[in-house]
Amino acid sequence: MKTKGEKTKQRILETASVMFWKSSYHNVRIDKIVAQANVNKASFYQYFKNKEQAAFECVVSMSQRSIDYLFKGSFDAHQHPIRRLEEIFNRMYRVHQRLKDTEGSCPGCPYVNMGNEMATDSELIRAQVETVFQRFAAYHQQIYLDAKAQGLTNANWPPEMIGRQLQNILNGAMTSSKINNQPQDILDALAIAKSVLGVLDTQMNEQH
Amino acid sequence: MKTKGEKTKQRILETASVMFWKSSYHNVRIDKIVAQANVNKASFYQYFKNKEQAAFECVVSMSQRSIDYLFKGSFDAHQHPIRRLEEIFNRMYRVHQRLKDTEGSCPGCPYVNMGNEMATDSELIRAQVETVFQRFAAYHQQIYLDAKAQGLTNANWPPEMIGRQLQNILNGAMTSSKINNQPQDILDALAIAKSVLGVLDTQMNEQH
Amino acid sequence: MKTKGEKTKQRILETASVMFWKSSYHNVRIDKIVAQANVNKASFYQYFKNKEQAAFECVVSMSQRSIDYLFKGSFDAHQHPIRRLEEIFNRMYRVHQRLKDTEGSCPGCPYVNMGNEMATDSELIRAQVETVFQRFAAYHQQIYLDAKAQGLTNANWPPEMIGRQLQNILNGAMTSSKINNQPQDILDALAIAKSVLGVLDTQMNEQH
Amino acid sequence: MKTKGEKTKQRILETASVMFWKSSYHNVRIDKIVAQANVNKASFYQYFKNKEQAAFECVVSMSQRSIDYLFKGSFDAHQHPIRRLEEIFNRMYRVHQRLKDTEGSCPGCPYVNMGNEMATDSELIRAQVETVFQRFAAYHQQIYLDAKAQGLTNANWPPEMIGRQLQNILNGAMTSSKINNQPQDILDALAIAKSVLGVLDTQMNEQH
DNA sequence: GATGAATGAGTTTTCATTCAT
DNA sequence: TATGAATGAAAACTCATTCAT
Repeated sequence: MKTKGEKTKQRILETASVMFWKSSYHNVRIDKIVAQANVNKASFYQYFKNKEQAAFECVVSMSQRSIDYLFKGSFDAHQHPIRRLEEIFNRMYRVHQRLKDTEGSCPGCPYVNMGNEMATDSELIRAQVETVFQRFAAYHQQIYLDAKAQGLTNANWPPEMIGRQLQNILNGAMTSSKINNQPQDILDALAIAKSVLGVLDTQMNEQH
Repeated sequence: MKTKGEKTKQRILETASVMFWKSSYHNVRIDKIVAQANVNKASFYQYFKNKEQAAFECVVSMSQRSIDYLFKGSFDAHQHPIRRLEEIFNRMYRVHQRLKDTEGSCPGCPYVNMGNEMATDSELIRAQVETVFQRFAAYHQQIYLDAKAQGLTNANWPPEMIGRQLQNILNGAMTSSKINNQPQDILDALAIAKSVLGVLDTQMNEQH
Repeated sequence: MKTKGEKTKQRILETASVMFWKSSYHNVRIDKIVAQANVNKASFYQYFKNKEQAAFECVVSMSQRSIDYLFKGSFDAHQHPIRRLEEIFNRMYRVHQRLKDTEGSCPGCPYVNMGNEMATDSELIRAQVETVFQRFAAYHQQIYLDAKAQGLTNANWPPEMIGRQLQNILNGAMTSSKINNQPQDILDALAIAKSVLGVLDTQMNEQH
Repeated sequence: MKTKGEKTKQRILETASVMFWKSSYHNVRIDKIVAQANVNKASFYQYFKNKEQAAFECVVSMSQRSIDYLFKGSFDAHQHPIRRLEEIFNRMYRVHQRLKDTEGSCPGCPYVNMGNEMATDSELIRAQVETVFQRFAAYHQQIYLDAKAQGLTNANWPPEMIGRQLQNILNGAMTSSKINNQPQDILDALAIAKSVLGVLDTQMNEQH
């Protein structure tokens, strides 16, 4: 059971995370965060040393949710490794399609956004985003290893590298969907990811 | 022959472009730009309506340089399409390796940086970055078409799509090198790009 | 026997007194006082109407300790009036020497500090500091009267005035030791004080 | 001839100096300084890095004025060393008497005030105040040396020390006049200073 | 009597932008 | 065309104080 303070902090974190995601670190002012979260500004500073620290904690807490929803969710939904990969991309696609419809813009990936904006100016945030993507990459690596084990591919990548590269493909797709304001880019990248895994789209369809 | 005013504007543009690239739009203050460019602050506003417009023009002018250096440069250097692709990735790698050595950080891709930070807040900049990547993608598309024409691959991608996707792979790699502060990520992505093109690394080596 | 509440109040008072002394009224935040005193912030306001009142009470309670330690202590230690004066200055000197060694800075006189910072802005505090120094001056006056009675001096000051002026000399020395971060200034002032009393240092030594 | 900017900076400095003097460093808000000086707040920060730096420069520029008015002025007004000492104390007295009449409070010595409030928290300011008093002390030392040369005293102090101590007596008096809100304390201290110099008030009167 | 949490009003500092010459 | 100077609005961050349990 959470204390009142923990709930307040949580509320700030969730509010700020979404705001940072949909805009950018610098463009989101603390005034706006606290207004949105219905918290007094001084309370913000009781829970966070400063804006940078708050952003850092946003990355930490958001990433756990992403893992639960995106990766664990996709792994739970499917046994088949390629289905899992599809599920990951599809979930991202659906989120972006919905946000484009409701808000007009594709926000891209929160970690890519934060990392790109802050990496050269905040080592604290850069390192944390790096950590997040390492955790994400582990799921992609597992997909590859499972695909191999099940004879679904004869590709021969170093497992650690292919995990990272699949994540990079997803990241590139998120950036693309943001810059082009076009969710479809995420699905296009899925085909690329499968190809890299050595699994042809036609093969995939046959296995359905 | 340039007028004095044009040279001043050019100097601002070049200075600002580099600063935006190495840090971020919001973190670069106009004070710092004009100090670095040795220009009076009021002069800045003679040439640019505002900061956003300056950033927009940075993207425009920088992108022409990128095309000249990165794509035309690579196409000039090699006939062989895969060599061209390699050259593109290698040039990006070398730039990042040098900057990491001299400045301590990998700055990533200036258009990805600007686009990611600004896309949802400035339609002006989003649209321009989109345009830039379309121009870049055309070069990747050409590489694919050439590879096909020369029988180097039996992949069968929609040409327009593979052009965009190769650019996305490069973008993902640039983001990765920035977030991990590791230029090597760019070279790793090259292997992925080749695989997507349907050209194995081993094949490549034989063809040397 | 003190109640729990009285002990809490006492703890706040002692903590705050030291903090005010070593820094300044304005630079010491209530947050820091209560953290240091291990008291809840709301408790602070149960015992003190506000910060000014707390500072006022610090002056009151501290001054009683100073009288006990500095003046009564010195009078108890010596019969000879000049020895008493020396003891007073020596005690101040030793305190400052120790604090310089342990904390790096000479904090000066807490009443001079508080009075100087607050006199023009808080009549409450100004008047209380005035009162404190009147009580201190009485001890210096007694030293003078005793010295006269014992034929140790042929100076002829209005007793009330010389008491105040000896205190002022001590105050000037404390300020000096703080500003120069040099405890020795206190001992130098002792020679001045003796001279004002009409007691030469050489005479002093003979009387040992 | 001063530039417009230099005049603005000067105006800020003079305004702030007086405000710091009459209240305290912390109690004077930048908002109030700029309002009083009729300057935009951002202009304040064009001329001063921060509040501490502004206070530092206040001490520097004010001290030059003090030397001109208080010490050079007194030396110019009189040949006789004791008359000079009297002039110094008298000038301080008159300033305080006037301020008490017009504003209700004696502000004390600006350097003692600033030094006492800031010495333990700002080495920048502490060191500068120390320097200021060293310059002041030189004038007192000169008075002593002149008095000796003219056979006005047979006191035998180390000249450097007596200079500092006379300044400390003046400082103690200024503090006293502030805390007691009583300008007379300054004149009382003059008698002490003369006694320390080995010049009796009665002697003085005879020499008139 | 104690405490976790909240808050209004500030406080320093910054920033993009414009003015005046 | 250039520039020294100014500025309104807002940004991050703080502080003394109070509420609610």
